[in-house]
Amino acid sequence: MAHAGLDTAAVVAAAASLADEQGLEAVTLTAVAATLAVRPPSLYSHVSGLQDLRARVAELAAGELAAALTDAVSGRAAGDALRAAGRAHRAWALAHPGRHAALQFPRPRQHDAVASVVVPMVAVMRGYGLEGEDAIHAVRAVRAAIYGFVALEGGGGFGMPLDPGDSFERLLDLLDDGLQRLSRRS
Amino acid sequence: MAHAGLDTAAVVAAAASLADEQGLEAVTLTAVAATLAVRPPSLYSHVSGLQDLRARVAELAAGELAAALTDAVSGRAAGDALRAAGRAHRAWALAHPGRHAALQFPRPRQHDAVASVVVPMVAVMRGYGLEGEDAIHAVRAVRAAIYGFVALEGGGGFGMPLDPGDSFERLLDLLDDGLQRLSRRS
DNA sequence: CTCCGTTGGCTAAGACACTTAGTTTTACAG
DNA sequence: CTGTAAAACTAAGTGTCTTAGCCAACGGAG
Repeated sequence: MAHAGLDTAAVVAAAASLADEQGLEAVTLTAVAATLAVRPPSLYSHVSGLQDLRARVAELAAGELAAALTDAVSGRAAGDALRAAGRAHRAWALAHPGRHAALQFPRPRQHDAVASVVVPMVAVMRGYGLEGEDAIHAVRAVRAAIYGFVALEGGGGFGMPLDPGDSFERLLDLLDDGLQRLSRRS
Repeated sequence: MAHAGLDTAAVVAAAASLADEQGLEAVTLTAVAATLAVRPPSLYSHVSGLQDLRARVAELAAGELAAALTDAVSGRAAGDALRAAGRAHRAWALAHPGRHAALQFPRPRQHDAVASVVVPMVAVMRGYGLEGEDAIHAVRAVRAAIYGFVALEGGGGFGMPLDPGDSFERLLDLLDDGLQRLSRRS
């Protein structure tokens, strides 16, 4: 039964799907191997081990998120771009909870992954007239707010029976207001 | 060597300290037992298992964070209170990275823990004249922003060589501006 | 002071996951 | 057709969580 047609991408994809469906904790070499109808040691032909697999899932997730953000931002500017990026991030996270959770674990060589997510956000700031250090500070604030919201929402951190979608739109309004004000000051 | 003087609180405290010092991944029953000079099965007299231990660490962490926020907010209002709460949250998280990471794992019976963190933040909103649903939406926005910032910072999510402390102060300014504007509208 | 029950520790052992080593089988190139 | 390398396998070692059952120490009742 050699050559079942596996490769690294297939293994990582299976792990990411498993994470979305059963939670990040369920991503074990045994479970992933079972998904692929293969014995656990066979995965070592494509991945160095569990740590490596998790790191690759995080990398995959960062790439997908970056693509979603880049797509959302293209053709828009300032407030439109900010809202589109925020909604795209939230929608992606709600659709892929396991992948989003995987982003939380920082791993070596993640520098490129972070950069790919930051690039479209810097472009958004350009629409507000923010450049250089101001843009970086602003990107950090916006990323923190959106990421934190999605993380709290996904983790059940909102106890009150109030639509998180409404809260999120208000958060975007608040960020837009704040960035407009910064824009006017500079 | 019976009766080594353990109890549930001591076990949870040891686990929390271990999480801060060596990361949340290092919190295993074996490691905690070693810290306490006890064999792993002995921990079952005080804790139902690993899941229970982690849940209790999260509960402890939420309580400590809530206490820090409550303390920071007392005697202040509006912008002062917001900034004090934000700085207290960030300082606590930087001092206790493992406990902060433990907050990310939602567990049953965490309702009270969430509530204890939310209460002081609702008090802050009162200082801005925000009540009811407006206050809840605002608390969600502020919690998300601060929590997200601390999580990204702690996870190495900021790649650029720019002081995170400055970024955080700007985030607090942005939130304060936004809440003031909401205040004026209502 | 002694005795006994409860408590909280222990050892032993099973189940499960990760990982390494070494083997076998398959696909493809020459 | 044959040989080689890739990719799967089985077997086995290690470490962790967890359960089961045992034993010692503390503390109150007589």
